[in-house]
Amino acid sequence: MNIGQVAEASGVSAKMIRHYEEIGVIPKISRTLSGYRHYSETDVHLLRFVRQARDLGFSMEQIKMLVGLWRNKRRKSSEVKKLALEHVESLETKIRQLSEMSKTLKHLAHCCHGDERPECPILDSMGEKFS
Amino acid sequence: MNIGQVAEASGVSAKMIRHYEEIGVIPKISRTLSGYRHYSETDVHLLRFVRQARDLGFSMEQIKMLVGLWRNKRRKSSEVKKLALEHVESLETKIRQLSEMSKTLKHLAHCCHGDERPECPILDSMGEKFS
DNA sequence: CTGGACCTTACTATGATGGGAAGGTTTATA
DNA sequence: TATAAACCTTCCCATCATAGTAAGGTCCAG
Repeated sequence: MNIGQVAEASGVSAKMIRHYEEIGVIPKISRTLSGYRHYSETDVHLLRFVRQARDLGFSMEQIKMLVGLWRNKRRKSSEVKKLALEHVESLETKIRQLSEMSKTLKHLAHCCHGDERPECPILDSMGEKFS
Repeated sequence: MNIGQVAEASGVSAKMIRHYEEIGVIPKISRTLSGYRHYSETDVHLLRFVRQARDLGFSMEQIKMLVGLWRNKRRKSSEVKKLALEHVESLETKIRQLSEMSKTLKHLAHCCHGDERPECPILDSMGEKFS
């Protein structure tokens, strides 16, 4: 399979497949005489794995490690679980931060008349606060 | 005041103050004969406003508009409220996405023994799924 | 054999921020 | 007063994951 077909089959763009190869998330693939990358079903499988990990919000660095664990048949599941739970932690931290922002903004917007007049507690709050 | 003092007073790094000036979020500031930027209390106030907006997760493009509204005494509060509510929408969208990731991962991690053995439903799930 | 679809590399950009280098200015101290 | 420290200036590079473009080579069907 050529890169276009693999891209189609795996849901990862050709652009990103080349990039993942370059940064070492996936191994360097074999080439035809003319330099075209040449893929097997196994490679499609790997790329789907990478896409799933990406869809779960893992960073490329983490995905690199996950790929290593995935391909290592002597891995310890505890290592995978550790990575996953660390990521859950950072997701929840991010969620808390965004929720805090949203809550504050909703409160401010609720206090704002939102009409023709210039008076606006949203701007007032952002202008007055300091720390 | 020099840029370092304003940075200290406003909580915005000197690096970012220059950057904000360059991209037009804040106006070009006056210079001394030798080229040093020279700031007043008003500028500190403006930079604090920008920082507050940043802390609420607004993009620079949005902050540029907010600064315009903040300085325009004939603004309509409805415009500010509109910006704020749009941003709340995008925050909540992001929160939903992250929550979905977190939920999925927590479920997978819960199913994983996390011990010395290689069997791991987390990796299995990421490897098997396709779409 | 030619045109179109595909591939290659290399460069550019995004958005917000930080790091560093090379060089000029100001200020405090010896 | 000379000098060193602390500060300022501009310019370039890096991040992270992704996409766009350009210039050029390859493959296949008509």
